[in-house]
Amino acid sequence: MKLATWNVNSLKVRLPHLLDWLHTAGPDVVCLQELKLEDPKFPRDELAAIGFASAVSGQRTYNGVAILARSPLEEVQIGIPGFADEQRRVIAATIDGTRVVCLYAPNGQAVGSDKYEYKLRWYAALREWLKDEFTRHTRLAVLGDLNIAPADRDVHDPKAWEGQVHVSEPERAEFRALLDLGFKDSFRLFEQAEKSFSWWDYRMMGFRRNAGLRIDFILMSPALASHCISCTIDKAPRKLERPSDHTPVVAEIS
DNA sequence: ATGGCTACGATCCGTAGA
Repeated sequence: MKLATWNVNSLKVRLPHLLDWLHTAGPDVVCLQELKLEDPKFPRDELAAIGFASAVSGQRTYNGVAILARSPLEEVQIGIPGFADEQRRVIAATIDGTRVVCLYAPNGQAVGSDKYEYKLRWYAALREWLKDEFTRHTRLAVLGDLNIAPADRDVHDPKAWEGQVHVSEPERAEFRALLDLGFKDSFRLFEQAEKSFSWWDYRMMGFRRNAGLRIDFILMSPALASHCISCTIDKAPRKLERPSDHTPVVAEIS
């Protein structure tokens, strides 16, 4: 089973890329973020025609998440239970006995800003919910744009980024708290090239200079991680015309 | 030098992303 996550930064703009990528990469489950469209505009029929069922929590202009799967999506959950939020950032479903959580974490804008405080509140609520999910599901995967670069090796220029949003200590503590629940960062289960990133700034030729961050993740419970045979970042879609600023991350479970 | 792209929804600029 191949699990993937991709922040598409507008599904309307990126749909051709997504359809091509589904064919070439052959994932079984895909978590999408930043759809930037409402549910009625989600291309449900077009995806169904190529074999993917979908669960969607869309929003106009901002946010919006979805899960695509070749098998039925059961027990669909939208949002973090008990955490009232207008912003559509969370959707979960059970697929072939695996609980899949799709996340688009808040950006945080700047350390100390209102949006930063919201990011930390969101993470506190997420942590409590996932602690609960961990007890309910043996096979649990958390995929998405977490908007945290957990270690300096996940940052192209750690000096320049020091203390900034995405790498600040309170954010990194929230990432560690997820690992402390028992999740594995599946990308780090394997040897990886140095300076492996999943996002590059559109500006200043960020991709050409490999000036990026690793902020998109596939976290796995021990039962899944022990059967994980690969986790890779697929840079191919970032090289196309009008790419998303994020690339897909793909993990395979035997 | 704090900009620099891109997408969106409002117009022909402001907001947001990371």
